[in-house]
Amino acid sequence: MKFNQVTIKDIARELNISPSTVSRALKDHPDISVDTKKAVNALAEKLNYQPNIVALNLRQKKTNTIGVIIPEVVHFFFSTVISGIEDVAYQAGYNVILAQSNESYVREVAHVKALFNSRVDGMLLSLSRETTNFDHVESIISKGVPIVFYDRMYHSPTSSKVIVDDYAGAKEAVNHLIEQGCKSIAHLVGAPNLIISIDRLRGYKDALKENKMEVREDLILACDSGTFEEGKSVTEKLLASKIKVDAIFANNDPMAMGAMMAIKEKGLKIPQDIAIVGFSNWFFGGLMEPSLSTIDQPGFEMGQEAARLLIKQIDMKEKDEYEPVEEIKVLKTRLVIRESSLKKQTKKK
Amino acid sequence: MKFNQVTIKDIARELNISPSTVSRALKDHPDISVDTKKAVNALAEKLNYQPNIVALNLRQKKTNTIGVIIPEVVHFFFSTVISGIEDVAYQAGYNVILAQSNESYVREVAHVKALFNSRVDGMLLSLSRETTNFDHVESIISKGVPIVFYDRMYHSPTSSKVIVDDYAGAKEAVNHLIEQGCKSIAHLVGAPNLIISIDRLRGYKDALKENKMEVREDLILACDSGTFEEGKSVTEKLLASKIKVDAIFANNDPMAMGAMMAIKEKGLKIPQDIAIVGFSNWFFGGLMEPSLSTIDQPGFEMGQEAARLLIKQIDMKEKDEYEPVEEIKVLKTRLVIRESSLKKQTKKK
DNA sequence: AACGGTTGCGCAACCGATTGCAAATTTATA
DNA sequence: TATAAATTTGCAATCGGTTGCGCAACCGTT
Repeated sequence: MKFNQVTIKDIARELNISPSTVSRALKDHPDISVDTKKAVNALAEKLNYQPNIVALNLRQKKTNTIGVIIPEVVHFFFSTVISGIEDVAYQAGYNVILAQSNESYVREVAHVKALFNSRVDGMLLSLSRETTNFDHVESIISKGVPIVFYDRMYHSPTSSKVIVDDYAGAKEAVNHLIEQGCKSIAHLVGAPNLIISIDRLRGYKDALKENKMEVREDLILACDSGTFEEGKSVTEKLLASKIKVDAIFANNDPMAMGAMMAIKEKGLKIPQDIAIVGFSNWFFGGLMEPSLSTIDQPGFEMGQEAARLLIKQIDMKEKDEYEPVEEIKVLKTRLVIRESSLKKQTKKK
Repeated sequence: MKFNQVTIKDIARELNISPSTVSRALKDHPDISVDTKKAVNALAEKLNYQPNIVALNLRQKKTNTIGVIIPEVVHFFFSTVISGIEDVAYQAGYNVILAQSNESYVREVAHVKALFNSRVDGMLLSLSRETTNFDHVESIISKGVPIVFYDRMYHSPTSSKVIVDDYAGAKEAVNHLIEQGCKSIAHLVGAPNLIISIDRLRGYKDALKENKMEVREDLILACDSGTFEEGKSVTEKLLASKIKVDAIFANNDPMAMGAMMAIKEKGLKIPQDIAIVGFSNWFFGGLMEPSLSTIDQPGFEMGQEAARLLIKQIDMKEKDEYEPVEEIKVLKTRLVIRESSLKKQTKKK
């Protein structure tokens, strides 16, 4: 079975005019007579002509497509970001090609190359937790492809990023726990390569220091994968040890939830025995029992901002005004106090 | 700043040979001498030549891209499906363009058209809950674009679909509640246009009938949006009424969670007073208190199967063997019994 | 010397559009 | 009526590749 699309040539042949005339008529070029335009538009309508975008892409050296590399789609925060990207991109007439690194460096590199070869006009990138070498990124930056990092970046002087103030967010979380009277606050650190983990850890430490509390290495617990399961198992080990804790600040909500599970199974009370604050504000945190206090990260806005920034750079490139430079947009976090950290006040509302 | 990509012509010019020779040399064509091949490959390597895929797409009338229309990205089940699609697509060398309908018919139509114009090789489609007219789909089917529906489809004789056995799943859920001794089982119906909602409702009714229980209209509660909030508010109304219920089977997990919230806030016990079963097996159902019984839907596999089926059809089309026909793949569901429905047995494990 | 076969490469068309420039046609002006 | 100007339209190149076909150069054979 053959399905052939109507082209500009078909219209030209039918009307006995040249393809160039058809092309101009369709774009309402002033050179073309009203009669010809009418005839062309009528026939185009009748045949349901649709321009071949691939041909345009080739001619204009522009695909109106942005590539998005995401560590994990099945992840509340990241899917929210995608939604924000999609929102802005489609309104601006861009397609979104999605590529999942699955937190693998190798896949990330392969995807970046593939997207480059597909001639995307720009890329939105969030690094995998394995990534410590950035040659693949530098390579496409040097080729003039605009790139905007979102959430997970590295300190490159020639690329833009949209991030959240992880340091301030972490500090606020820990300050809140201190205000609630917690004395031994543990921290479940996230994947060690990620700047977000490092910044949150820094915020944790500084909050303690500023409150003249000791930063104890035995309360800083490595969780390389940052998953629910790991949060749970690490907390179990902590509770089985002789280390005393009355609060846990987790690098993200899934780990915080894992910690909650471990604590509940141990028969301890949240927040009375151990208070908990997570990071990211996953929707389900609010449904847990007790509900999980957390730091809200505006994922949708992050996606929107990143897409806007990228499209702005793509536009500049079209006008030959683009230079790869650093432009950083820092979004604010917000402490969401729920039951899991509320020791002092009785439940309000 | 100018960034020009190396083309086959650049290589040809440098070596004083023709572009066709370069092209053939790069693909190891037997007509080309070993010396020429060596020279070409060496220079291509040196200049880091990357073929322009857009040019290939035009020539070969194939984009190696599939379009995916998804009702909502920020949705555990759907994001899982995306992940499955992505997995298969990339291994087969296809890009995935993602378009979100946001449950809007208008957006769905616009996206289908846009994807068609982008000349995607095929589409994976899950209908918005508003969609009751299918002309936009029929139109592209008639133009020979392979389409595979996943999860949410309509009964079209010329398109393939990958679905879950919603009817059997619902029946199993309700049978389970009946076994647990529930006598008045309410059903929170999903978006009424969706076949999945209709099939689950049918399964609910048939399970009752087969157990010689009455199907009561006052226990069948419409929830048009199928969200957490709606599940909660509808359940609140139910509990405020004089209707007696001892179980709720919800069309999906978010609604079931909403129902749980309403029940807990009312001070009733789950499952003792009211047992609950959801549908979809969202990850967080297992973390709730009590943990939520549900029907597991294999989202990742659904995405994989849909992508495989689509790619198979695209391959057939390349060989001119494609005809739009119906091919249905039905995936099995699985009852996941957790605490929210376990009235009889004491908690095992 | 004439012929047939092989090897290696280039010309030109093609995919479906856009666009600078020239040309053809009509209209206006001297 | 001749010429200039304005109006329409088409040719051909271009984007970056692929590919059918032809052609030259060289080989060995008779």
